[in-house]
Parts: sequence; structure tokens; C-alpha cells
Amino acid sequence: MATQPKSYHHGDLRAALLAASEDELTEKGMEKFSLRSVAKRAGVSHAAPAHHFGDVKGLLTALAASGYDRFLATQKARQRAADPDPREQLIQSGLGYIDFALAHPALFRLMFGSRWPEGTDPAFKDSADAGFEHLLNNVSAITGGDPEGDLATQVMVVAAWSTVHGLADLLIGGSPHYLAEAAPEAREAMMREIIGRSLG
Amino acid sequence: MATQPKSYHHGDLRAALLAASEDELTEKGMEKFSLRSVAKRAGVSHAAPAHHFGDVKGLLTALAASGYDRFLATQKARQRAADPDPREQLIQSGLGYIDFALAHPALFRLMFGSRWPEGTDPAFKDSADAGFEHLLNNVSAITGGDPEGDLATQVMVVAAWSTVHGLADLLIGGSPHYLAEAAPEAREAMMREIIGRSLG
DNA sequence: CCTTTAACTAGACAGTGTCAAGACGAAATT
DNA sequence: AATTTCGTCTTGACACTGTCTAGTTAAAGG
Repeated sequence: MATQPKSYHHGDLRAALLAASEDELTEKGMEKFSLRSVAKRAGVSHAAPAHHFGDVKGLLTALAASGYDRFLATQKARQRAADPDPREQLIQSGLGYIDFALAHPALFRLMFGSRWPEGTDPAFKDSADAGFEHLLNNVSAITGGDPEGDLATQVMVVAAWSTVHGLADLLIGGSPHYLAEAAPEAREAMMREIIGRSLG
Repeated sequence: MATQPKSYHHGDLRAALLAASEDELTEKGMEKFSLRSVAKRAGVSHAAPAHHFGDVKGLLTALAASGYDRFLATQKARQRAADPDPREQLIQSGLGYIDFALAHPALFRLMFGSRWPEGTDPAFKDSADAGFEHLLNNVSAITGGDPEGDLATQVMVVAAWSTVHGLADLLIGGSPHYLAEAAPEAREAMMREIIGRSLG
């Protein structure tokens, strides 16, 4: 018993609340999410979260930021284990994008598909921007162009991102059925084909 | 004064509540949506909606179903006004898909990006399925293949849908900035290019 | 040891969705 | 034409929500 569990001061309540929030989100979804239930999970009073996050929006903003960090890590991990060819690297990053979405659907939709997070929050913005920059780097490694000036690079960025993002969001919703219900190998093969096609 | 506005029986409260729900959704977003506020908009008591829709999930399911109907109508309208070439028809349908998402972002995300609607509801299912069948028809008009058996047709269905859906969902979120902030003509040109590319 | 200060609790408040009971008014039955 | 029936809507209550204020605890600094 390295830590006494019931001291008045928690020790790292901020981290505990983030973990509890993610459990709450995973089990109940954003539709049934409750701040008081999160506090109960962490073993503190219902008003404790306010001191660390202000309100529920602040808590969800921090959770989404941590989500973006792990989201990027998932993509990079897949890229490290794959062929270093720039085109293959981008495809692997896209497959990691989709992996994360399917492993954490409610968190993914909190990040991308809701207005809960405060977009102007610095930590949130940094984490979200890092993901976008990673995409820009992956694409410019293929085209050799500047993401800010070169039109072909911009088009490839939008094409790859929208295709991968659309696949992720549709699959979370179970559509289309013959892709969502396909065997993992067949599904990945089809997604590889489609992502590759989007790159021209 | 064709109708007396304050009779005990409303007349068509069901339709009025659906319209009020959409206003509520548009103005406050799903995050601040309130059933009691919807009832107030329609000028009835807070418990009146229950008799027509059961609970809030029932109301949102019906709203999403009506959304799918208009969603499909938006796509068909754009197709009617365009070149009958099958490929151009599919692109126009996709641009209509995105038009609807940008015109009704909260409704679009209620339909595609939430677990609020009850997926097993017959009316909802019919409306949602009609949109999918329309996509299948558009694609098989290009490939000439059977959507259920032909792999190339299936791949094109997934490619087109995910690309268009991803564009719509990203644009609602304001990403990527150089596409979201582009002039309408430039934006449509880029989207045409990207959707066309997804078709191979 | 005493004071300061951050961390957390307790209680109250307005607002939420849902349920039970009843009031209203139109349509159906006699 | 009078009366019953029935779908429609209201009222009031309930448990639960997020947030605010005031107060309690315990760790840190002088």
C-alpha cells in the first residue's frame, strides 16, 4: 500500500478525473455522460472537478487534447513498423487513424464530431495542430512540395485526410455494412486500395 | 386568422414539435438541446412531446428521419440540374451531400455522428436506407456492375462515400482551413477534383 | 508553531427528462 | 340530442444534472 486511498487530498486528482472521464465516455457515450458520475468514479465529491477544469467543457477539452496526443502516437507507431517508402508511410498513418477511431469511437467523436471541446484552449490547439502538421509532413514527403504554397500538395492533403476521416467516421457508425462486417484482412485490403487511390 | 392559435388541441403538434426541434438544434446545437425548450417553442406544456414521440430519443429519431428525406432530396435536386453523364451525376450527388451538411451541420451530425436516433426505428431505417440505395444506383450506373456481387462496384461505393462524407464532416469542423475558408468556386473545384479522383 | 494557501466537501439552486394523474374537447355511440 | 369514449394536452412531482457559495481539511512556508 504505497498510497493511502482515502486521504483528503487526492494527490493527482486531475489525472484520475481524466481517466474516469474516459471510462465514463466509453461505457455510456457522450449522450449519457455525467460529470457527477465521473466524480463518483474518482471517489471525490461532485464539485471537485470544478477546481481543476472549471466546468464540464473544460474537462472534455482536456480529455480531447489527451486524445489527440494518443491519436498521433497510434499513427506514428504504425509508421515505425512499416516500410519507409513515403507513400506507404502515409497509408500506414491513415490506417492508424482509423484504428484509433475504431478503438475509441466516443473519444474520436468528442474530438472531431462535437462542439464540446473549447477550440481556443492552448493545450487543445497544440495537440490538434500537431496531428495536422504530421499529415502535412507525410504528404510533402511524397510530393516534395510546400504544403502552404503548392496546390498539388494541398489537394493531396485534403484528398487523403477526407478519405481516411470518412472511412473512420462511417465505420464507427457501422457503414457500409459489407466493409464494417468484413474480416479484418479483407477490410484493410479494401481500405489500402481506397486510400492509395485518393493519392492519385 | 384561419386557425385559432390557442385551442387546447393543437391540430398538428407532431409537425410543430419537429420544426421546433430543428430550430432548437440549429440555434443551440446538440450540446445545449432541451426538450422543455422545444415544447416552449411550440407553445405547449413540457410533457406534451411525450405523447407523440415517447421520449427525447424518439423525437430525435423522427427528426433525423426527416433529415434523411431532405438530405436525399438535396442530392437529387442537384443531379436533375446537371449533365446526365453517370460520372457527373455521382459527383453532383456528392456535392449535394456536402451542401446539405454545411447548410444543416447540427442535423447532419445528429443523423451520422451521434447515437441519439434509434437505428431500429422503421421510419428512420427506411429513410436512411433510401440514401444508401441511391448511392448504390449512382455507382452501378457507372460500373454497370451489381452492388451486391461486383467487387469493383463495392470499392467505388466505399471510396466515393467515404471521400464525400469525410469532406462534409471535416468542413463542418472548419478543417482544413484553406478549404473551409476558400471561395465557393475554388472550394467546389477542389472538391470536384478530389471526388473524381476517388472514382479511379 | 503559526499563518497562509491550495484542495476538497457540503449544501443550495435552477434546470433537465420522465412519470402519474387529471382536465379538456372532439368524435363515436346510443 | 345526450352521453360515453378516447386521444390530446396540462399539472405536479420525482430524481438527477451542472454550477455557485461557503466552509472544512491538510499540506507548505515563514
